Amino acid sequence: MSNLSHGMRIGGKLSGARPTMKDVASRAGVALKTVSRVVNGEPGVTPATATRVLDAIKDLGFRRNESARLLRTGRTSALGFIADDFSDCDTARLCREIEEVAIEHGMLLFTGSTDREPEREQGLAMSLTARRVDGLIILPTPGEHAYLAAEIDAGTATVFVLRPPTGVEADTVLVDERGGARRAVAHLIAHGHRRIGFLGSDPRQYRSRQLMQGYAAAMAEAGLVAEDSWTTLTPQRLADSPVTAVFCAGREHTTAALRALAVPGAGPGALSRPVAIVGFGDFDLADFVRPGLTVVTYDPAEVGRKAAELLFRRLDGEDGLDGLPATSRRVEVPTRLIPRGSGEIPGPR
Amino acid sequence: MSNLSHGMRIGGKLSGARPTMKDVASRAGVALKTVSRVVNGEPGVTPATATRVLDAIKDLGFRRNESARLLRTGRTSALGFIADDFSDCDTARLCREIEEVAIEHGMLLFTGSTDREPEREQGLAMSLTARRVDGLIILPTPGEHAYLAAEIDAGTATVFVLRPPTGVEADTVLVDERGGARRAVAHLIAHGHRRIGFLGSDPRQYRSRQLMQGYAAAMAEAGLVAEDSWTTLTPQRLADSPVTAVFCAGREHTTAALRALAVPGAGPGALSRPVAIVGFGDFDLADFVRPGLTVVTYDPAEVGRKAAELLFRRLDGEDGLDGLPATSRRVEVPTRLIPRGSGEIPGPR
DNA sequence: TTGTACGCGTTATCAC
DNA sequence: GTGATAACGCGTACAA
Repeated sequence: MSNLSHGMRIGGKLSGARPTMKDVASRAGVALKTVSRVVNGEPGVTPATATRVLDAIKDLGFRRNESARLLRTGRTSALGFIADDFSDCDTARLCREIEEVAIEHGMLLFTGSTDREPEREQGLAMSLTARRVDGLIILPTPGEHAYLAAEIDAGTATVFVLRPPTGVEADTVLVDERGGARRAVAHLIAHGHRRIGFLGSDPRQYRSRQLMQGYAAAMAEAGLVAEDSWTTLTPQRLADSPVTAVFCAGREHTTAALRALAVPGAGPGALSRPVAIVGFGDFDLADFVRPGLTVVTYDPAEVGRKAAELLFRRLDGEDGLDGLPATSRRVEVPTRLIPRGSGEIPGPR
Repeated sequence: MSNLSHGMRIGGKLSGARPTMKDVASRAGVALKTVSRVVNGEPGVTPATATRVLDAIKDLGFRRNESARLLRTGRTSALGFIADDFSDCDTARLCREIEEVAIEHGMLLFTGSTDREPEREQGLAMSLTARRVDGLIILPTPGEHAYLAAEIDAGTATVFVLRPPTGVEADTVLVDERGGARRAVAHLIAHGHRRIGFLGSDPRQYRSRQLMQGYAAAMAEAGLVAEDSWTTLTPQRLADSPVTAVFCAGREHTTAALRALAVPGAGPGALSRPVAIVGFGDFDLADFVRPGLTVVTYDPAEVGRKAAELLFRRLDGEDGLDGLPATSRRVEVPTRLIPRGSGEIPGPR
């Protein structure tokens, strides 16, 4: 029974029900397959019948049900992107770029936020693979990712970004945070700083660990020994610490440092102590911020594009034979140091 | 023929092929429907057989194909969100909130960027409705939206955000940009400004028009007459214009104004002319920017939540009887003025 | 050139 | 309790 028996007719058109190929076929007085041919632009249809079909399609307002088609063909032409939080501007930029590549390949993009909760990540990943997305790009939570092995094995192309996964082998796009921190701290040292702090140390977070390693490397290369109190800094202790410069492991730490050092009521630019601030992650108006803010950044779009390209390389059958995937690739995206005068010991000018 | 005949066995497990309910059924020695019952937690299955089925599911690594299920049930449990550009931080925040509500309702979210191109919007919207998404949230491009009427009529719950659509009636969530601009300009007037400019006037853009109306209202209320040159300001002309304050219609204009007025090489804080700057849209470190930056903002999350709630209200059958939808609602979200000392005529302190 | 029969993986309707 | 069988909307052999 056609669904055209449902829905109500309003002015000859239908409301509340979608016509199917069957409906189009019966209206045009042809077989299902003929409609299919016309819709898919396949050859072997008389212009006359094609016109009849086209008219029926127009009359009925028929639009092919892509879900049904994709069930049949076995592909969904959809990708999933799972990340901590899409309201983070880097993540948003990354997402945008993935989407761009996806569109180029005729694919749509699902998105989901984990809030860094492994359970949420797993829930999202499972929901997406249950829909048989063709590919998955994941900014992994700190948790375990062995649960994805079966899906990858079953054919879901999977790429991790920004953090390496745990318990599973897969293509990964990382950022050279270590190198960035190393150069940033070396920059501070070159400008005369010796007592350099690290704000935002958190061994549980991958990026923080990488940055800390870069910090440690730069200090060691200069023959400097970091005291414990410098590397376990908090915004509260910053004002009373002996450091003359501080490396901040993220935007939230950079702003916290600025606020901690700001003199209440004195207006922007006035610091209670002359501490040079270098942070990971740039800000929109950073060049108008006082004191000067040197930053280390990377290009999220580059990460997104690289990840999407790795994904499509898998999808386009570059993997090995018979489900034995090619060995997983690991790409690293560079960081950039943007000096903004915080190299020197700052002070009111 | 079951697909288990394909794929290669590795250690008793399968690779490259996904087991179906049929496979589970034959392995557990039960009928298809019984598996379905177990998977869906339906009653009427002996604990013994249930266990057999569950074991088979585990052995095979079976995971229900959601696409197939949704084809059968007629719903996709998916929403679509179409916007200008997801790398915009407001859009990203909005998206996050929509996603949050979607997850609460057990739905997944498709996202797509239009870059303000009507063709891209239409392409995305059509792709999404072709997949029969249950709902669509759209930040409309300047183009025509009559093409969506058929989809809305066919049952796709649709909500527009931030800009009203053209050529179609639907639920819409807007921002009180007009009121925001009005209060901001009144604020400047209250602080003694008389020659107030408007930067970023663009009659083609909805927001710009709204802001301009608010600007005009505030000026009129104070008995001030804006000269043409004040309202057709460009960053280049700003430094040589007679205005003592300028209202910027967006972040890009605010930054442009700052850069236009900055004295090269003089460091942040120094302006070539003492112009008070008020802008639409806040910045992360705005309170550390010199000169002070007063802004008008709104909460993107509020827009997202309201939009999603309107959507689900439709979906949960709050519409009228038999496809006659309830009259479309129009919600307005407030704006907020954050004064940061740019009310007074600024100058080097 | 056009049509028939079947399958994709699931749910729904009925029997048994 | 359990199981054939028919849908859902579409693609694809293969026949006519």
